Amino acid sequence: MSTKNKILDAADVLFADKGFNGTSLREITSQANVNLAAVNYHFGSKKELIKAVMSRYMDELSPQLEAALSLICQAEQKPTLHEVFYAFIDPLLKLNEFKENGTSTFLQLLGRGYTDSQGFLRWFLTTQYPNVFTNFTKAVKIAYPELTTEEMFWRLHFTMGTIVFTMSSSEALIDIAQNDFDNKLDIAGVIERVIPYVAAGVAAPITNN
Amino acid sequence: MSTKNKILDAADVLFADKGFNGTSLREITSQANVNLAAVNYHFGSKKELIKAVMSRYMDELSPQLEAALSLICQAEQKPTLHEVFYAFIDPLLKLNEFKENGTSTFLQLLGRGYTDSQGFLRWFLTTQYPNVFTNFTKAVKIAYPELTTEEMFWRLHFTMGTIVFTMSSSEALIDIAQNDFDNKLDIAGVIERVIPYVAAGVAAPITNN
DNA sequence: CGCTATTTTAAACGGGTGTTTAAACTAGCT
DNA sequence: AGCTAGTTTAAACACCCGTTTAAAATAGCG
Repeated sequence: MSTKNKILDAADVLFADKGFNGTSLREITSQANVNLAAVNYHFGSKKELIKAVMSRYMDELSPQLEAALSLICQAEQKPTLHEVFYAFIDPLLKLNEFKENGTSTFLQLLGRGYTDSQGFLRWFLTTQYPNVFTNFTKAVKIAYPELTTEEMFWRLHFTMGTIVFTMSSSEALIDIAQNDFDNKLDIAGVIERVIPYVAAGVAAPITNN
Repeated sequence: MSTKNKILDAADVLFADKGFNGTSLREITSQANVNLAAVNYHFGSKKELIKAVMSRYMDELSPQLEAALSLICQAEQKPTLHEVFYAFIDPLLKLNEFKENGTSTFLQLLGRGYTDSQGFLRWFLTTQYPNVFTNFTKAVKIAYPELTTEEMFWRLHFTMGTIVFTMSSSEALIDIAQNDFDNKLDIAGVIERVIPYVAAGVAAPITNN
């Protein structure tokens, strides 16, 4: 395997686990069994490495998400919110074929990126992969037209928060759940449980206080 | 004002803004206009300072939350989920009287604590302030008895995630919202919007796939 | 093979980190 | 005033960080 890929593989596990700030290049390179300087040689800087780690997932995910969402939008039947959210599941779970534990690692990384590093990753994603966001809001708009744009803005960010936050601590939660309820559970099971929750949240009746 | 309080005041603003790992003791002490060594003299270590910052809020909040929740549980009328969640609002907003911007700062800190530092803050909160959690689940159990304990476990953690994550990035979101919808908004406004969302999520119908 | 271009390596750089030290200062009290 | 206990201070400590350097190793190719 190439040095570049060894670095990427080590980096995304460590980044997902301990955050971007919390992971040093020395941890990454020693985990990957490569020289410390290799990161700066192949990627230029730590920031560029972070982008590369995210891009590897996004380049795989983004076309599939766009396809799934545009399929929903073009169907003759108006989609339900459930359908819109379920459109995410297959592309997300396919990340597991692309890379071991790809789904949960990616979602954890997303969570890290939201809070670490003063939101530079959010800027990176929204500017480099804008179609995912616009297609998603378009689909929701069709499924629930009564929602004002502003109300939707907030509910989508709540949803983003729920997903991303849940996944970034999913390992700990799955551990607790398996202890307390001895119920075999994996990342797909967590997704199955979170979808009804966020769908109901987005579909919540509009209150005018 | 005492050195100890000057440190605490500077620390919680900086911690909320840039995370625990992202804030150095030198930033804190120069912001507070005290000597660097004062932190270790008064608190022992950075970790203990983090605990002290959180405790200042929790000691104020926890009794009020317990009172509000036990009031709900002992009412003759079965409470709705909405009521259970609204029980949080008053105590949370009272943090603003206790300290300027106390509400949003505290919620941001909570968000930081969930993701920073490998979950040591979650351990700290659940072991030092367990009543908040048990009273809350008790109240939800009364309001929505059909929910199995396991289902509730997940939905409460989803809720925790939504709230905490939203608040930890609330400043950025409020900025965006004010630009796009020129709608004056503050932290209380965000809370008003998130409550229907999480209440609907917890109240979501049970699916048996 | 011999040359070139790419990659890997060990070492150092400058700077930031949390923590500790020991001396200086400042109450408070007899 | 003189002593003591509590507090503040500047300096140093040992360590970790991301990045850079220049030499060594490797690969590809005529």
